[in-house]
Amino acid sequence: MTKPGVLAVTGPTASGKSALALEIALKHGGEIVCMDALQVYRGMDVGTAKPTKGEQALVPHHLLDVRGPEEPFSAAEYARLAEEAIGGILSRGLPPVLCGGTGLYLRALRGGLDFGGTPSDPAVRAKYQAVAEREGREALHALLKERDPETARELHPNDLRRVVRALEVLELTGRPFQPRQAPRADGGKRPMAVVALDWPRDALYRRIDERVKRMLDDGLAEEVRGLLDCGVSPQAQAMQGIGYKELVPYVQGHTSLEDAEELMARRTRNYAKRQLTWLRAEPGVRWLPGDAGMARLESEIKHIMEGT
RNA sequence: GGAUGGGUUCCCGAGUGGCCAAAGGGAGCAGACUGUAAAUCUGCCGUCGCAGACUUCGGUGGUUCGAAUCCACCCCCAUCCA
Repeated sequence: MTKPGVLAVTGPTASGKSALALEIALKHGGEIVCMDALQVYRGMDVGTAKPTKGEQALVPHHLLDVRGPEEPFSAAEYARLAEEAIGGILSRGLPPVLCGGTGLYLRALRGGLDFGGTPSDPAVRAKYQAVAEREGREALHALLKERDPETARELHPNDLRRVVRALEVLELTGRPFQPRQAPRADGGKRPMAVVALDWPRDALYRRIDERVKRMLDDGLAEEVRGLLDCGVSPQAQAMQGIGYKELVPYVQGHTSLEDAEELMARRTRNYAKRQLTWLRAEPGVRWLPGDAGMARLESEIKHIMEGT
């Protein structure tokens, strides 16, 4: 018997990833590694559809609640922590089940994105950000064009975030950003089977609307209020998550609950679409109807989970 | 019954004689994406299509070389008066 392999369960929001991953992990004695940019935050539970305490008691979940809601987090940190968690699980002879819809994190794990070669410094970032505010995005893009025409050509002047990042990396390393060609130093790609859940678009959108309603019923507004009361800034990175940023104005009394709900549902649908776009471009993804359940995968999952 | 303000492309909403298939926003669809990724950004978006043609701006009829824009009547909506 060889060692167990790694399985990743992904798909757009509200596609049923968590339930499937839980079922699989339960059945095969695996542990779940969450692949989600917001579930890493403590105190953000209902809005992130975080697995409940009960579910966490059933199967160990990693990468949940590893940051305070005020703290920044990044794909690079995620990759480090997740890699560590996966290694730990494997070393215990158990199958890790990755679960989440954050495409960049998935790619970081399997593709081995080399974040190490592209360091980061908030101060430098802020500096360029300020330039854009003072002189406009065009001006900042022009600056990049001067220093790194190659990268500038690939970035739209409006894509402020990436233009800033390119300038940042350039200043920190003295080398052009060249995001697309930076294979991981240790060369390690983590082989894994990737399963993505899919639904007809209208069904998915219906599920999203229902999910939003459920979150509100489950006290999302109270959760947001609690975070604000604890002094979490609406500006915090964690508060940019869907559901949170839409509810802040409601909690502060600037908008109605109905409007907030509608906006939140809409943004969630938009997000699901982006996730789908990302996943389509991801190589080697096995698409599965969202309501197929585990039966469809039984044999291959067994193969992956238990080795042969 | 009277007064006033309105009816514009899926929605909101600009347009008040030619430069209008009709600003802008939203939705929708497609795409990008290497340390904020639930973020950030791009494209398409009446129909057919290469140029170009065709059908749209509540309805009908008129004025005009030419109307979403002006006139008449009608229908509907909102508010106010009765």
